[in-house]
Amino acid sequence: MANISKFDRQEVLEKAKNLFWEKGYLGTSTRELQSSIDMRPGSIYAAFGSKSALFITVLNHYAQALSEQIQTQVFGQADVLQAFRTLLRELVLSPNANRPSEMCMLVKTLSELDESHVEILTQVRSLLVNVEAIFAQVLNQAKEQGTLPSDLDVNAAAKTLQVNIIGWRTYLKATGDKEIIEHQLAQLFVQMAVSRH
Amino acid sequence: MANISKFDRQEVLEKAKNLFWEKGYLGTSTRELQSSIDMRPGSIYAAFGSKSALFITVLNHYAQALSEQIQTQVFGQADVLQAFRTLLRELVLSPNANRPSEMCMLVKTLSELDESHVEILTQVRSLLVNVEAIFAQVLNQAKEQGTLPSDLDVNAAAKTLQVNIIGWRTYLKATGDKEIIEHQLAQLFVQMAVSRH
DNA sequence: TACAGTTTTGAACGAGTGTTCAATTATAGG
DNA sequence: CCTATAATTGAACACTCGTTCAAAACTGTA
Repeated sequence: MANISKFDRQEVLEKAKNLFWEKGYLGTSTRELQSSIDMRPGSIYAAFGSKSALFITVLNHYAQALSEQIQTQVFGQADVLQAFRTLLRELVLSPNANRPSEMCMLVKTLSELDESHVEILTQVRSLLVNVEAIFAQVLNQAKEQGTLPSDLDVNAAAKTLQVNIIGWRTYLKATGDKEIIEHQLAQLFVQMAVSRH
Repeated sequence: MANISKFDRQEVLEKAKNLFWEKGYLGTSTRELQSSIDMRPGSIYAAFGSKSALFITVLNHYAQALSEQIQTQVFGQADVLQAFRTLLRELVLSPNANRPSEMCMLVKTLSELDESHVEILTQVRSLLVNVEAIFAQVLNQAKEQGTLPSDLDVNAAAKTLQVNIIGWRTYLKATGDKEIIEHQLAQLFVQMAVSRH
C-alpha cells in the first residue's frame, strides 16, 4: 500500500470528496478522479484498492468532518441547543460556496444507488445511524441544560430531525425556496420545546 | 418517427420506467433498456431520440400516473382528506412489490444528477411543482368540505407535505423504520387540523 | 403481385470505462 | 556512492458506453 503522508492523504480525500459529492458515485469517472487528486491510476489502486473502496473511504472522511464540526461548534457551548440550531441553519440554508452539492452526500448516495451496490449502501446506512446518534446526544445535553423539556422523547426527536433535514435539503435543490425551510426549521424547534409525551 | 401503437407505447414506457426507476438514469445502460423494452437501438432512437429524451418521456409518464391516481382515488370522494391520507399512507409505507425503488423517482433523479444534466433537472423540478399544486388542490377541497380549518395556509401546508414525503421515503430506504414514519404522518395531519395562521 | 414507402434490424463506430502491470523513478540504509 | 526496497508512472487491456446507418423486413395501395 502506497505510503501517502497523513497530510497528503487528507488533501487527496478532500479533493476526491468534492468531486464525488458533486457528480455522484456513478457520475464520477476514474480519469476525472485522477486529474482531480493528481494521482496516476497505479498509485490510486495501490493506496485505496478500487473506485468503490476509495468512495467508501471518502464517505467516512465526509461523516468524520461533519461529526467534528458538531463536536467543536455545539458540544461544550454554553447553550448547546442554541448552538445546534445555528449550525443546522447554516448547514441547511447557507449557500456555502465550497459545498459541491446542495444535497447531503450520504443522502445523495443513498438515493443514487440500488441494492446492487450493497457495500456502499451498508456504509451509508451505518453513517446515517451515527449522525442520528449524535443528534440524540445533542438533544440529551440540551435536556440537561434545561433548554428542552425533560419528558422529550430524544430518539424520536432525532429521527424527526433526520427526516426534516433530508426533506429540506432536497426540497431546496428542487425549488430554491429558503423561506419555507427557514419557517419549518423554527417551527420544529418550537414543537420540541412544547412536546408532551 | 417510429409509429408505435398507443398500447405498445404505454407498455414500453412502463417497462422503461421500471428499469430507470430501479437503477437511476446513470445506472441504466441502453443495452439493458433494449432488452427490457424489447426494442433494437435503431427503433428506440427513431421513436424517442436519445437516452435522455426517453428518460424525460418516462418521467412525464411517471408523473402522469401519479396524478391520475390522485385524481381517481382522492378527488370526488366523500371525504377528500381521508382519502388523501389513505393514499399517502399507501404510497409512503406500503411495501408494494411492483415498486422498483423505495424512493420517489422524481426525488431520486433530482438527487442523482448535477447541473450538467439541465434538461432532465428542469423537467423534474417542473413536475415536482405540479405535484405540489395537486396537493394544494386537495387541501383546498378539504377546506371546502370542512375537514380542514378555513384559515389553513394551503400553499405552505402543501410545501410541508412535500418536504415530509421526501424525508419519509428517503429515511425509509435508509433505516426501514416504518413506525416513526407512521407516527409522523399522523402527527402532520393533526397539526394541519389545528393550525392557526 | 408489384412496388413505394416506412419500420426494424443488428453490426459497427469511436470514445470512455475501471483496472493492471512492466518499466521507471525515488527513497533510505550501509 | 551503491544497492535493495518501495512508490510512481502511463501505456495498454478488455469491456461497455451511447449512437448511427446500410441493409433487410414489413406495410399498405394499386
